[in-house]
Amino acid sequence: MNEQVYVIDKMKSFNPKHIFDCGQCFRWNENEDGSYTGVFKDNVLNVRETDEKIVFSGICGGNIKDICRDYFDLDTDYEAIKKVLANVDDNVKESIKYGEGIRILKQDLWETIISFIISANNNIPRIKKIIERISAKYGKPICLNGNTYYTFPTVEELSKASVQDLRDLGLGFRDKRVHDTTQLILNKEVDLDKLQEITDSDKLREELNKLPGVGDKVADCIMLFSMKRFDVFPVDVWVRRVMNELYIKSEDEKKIDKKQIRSLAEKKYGNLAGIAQQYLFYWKREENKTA
DNA sequence: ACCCAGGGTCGTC
DNA sequence: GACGACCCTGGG
Repeated sequence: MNEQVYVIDKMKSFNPKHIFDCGQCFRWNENEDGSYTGVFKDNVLNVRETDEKIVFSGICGGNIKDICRDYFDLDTDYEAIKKVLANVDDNVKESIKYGEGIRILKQDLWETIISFIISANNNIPRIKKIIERISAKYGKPICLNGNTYYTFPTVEELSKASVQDLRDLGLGFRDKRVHDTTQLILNKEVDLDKLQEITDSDKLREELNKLPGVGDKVADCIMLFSMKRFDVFPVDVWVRRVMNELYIKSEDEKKIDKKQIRSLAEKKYGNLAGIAQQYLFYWKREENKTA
């Protein structure tokens, strides 16, 4: 395989930092020159901005243009989406100003399932390290610019890992969940191809809940980040925090019912709740970093 | 040294 | 439905 290049014009709704740093993905890292490199499926890609262009380059398992348009969801009009959401209220408007270049990626379903099982009661730096170790041990190597990258393992590849193997990679109590989920998918007790056909989000969430380690929050992340279900609204500690600050104003944020937050989001943001969630999450988290 | 929190889920009461 | 426990790591 040789290196391919794809170039598009710069646009407001494409900012690499916003896209890769808003918590939806774990395998993109910034380079010294400010560009980002990441691995997804059998692709290793570099994304860099010039004065007027966005340049994608790397090793791809197929045509780089098709792969980028699909993965970065380049045919969805984010300016139109932002216009609708900004009209909801000033809070959302402010959060959009902060992360105007966010796009929701269309990531691999299998990788997203395992990644977000690992995310449970965990922090992002550690999640990223664990996923890298899994890939280095069970994935396949790909070289780009003198560096070796590893694909995220397929179901078959990861099914070779025992619970103890996973524990040794630092997964902690999530080892058994990842192992058992892998087996369920391998045996097609949960058929990933058929999941895509379920149009109703609540039904789809129920089906995902059959996988060990996949509760409501993880299921919502899977649907949003790999299946373009923009109507779901994953509620984690940060989103709970920001929704309480902006709207609910409860003394004890932990006591708020998750269903209350979700129905509030549905009422305010409708079928774009998931995208609103990303603006709010990014806003709150970045603010927290600099504080 | 100790405590707390991190993109939650699961088993038990 | 509510409560704790849970493996591990980094930061106060």
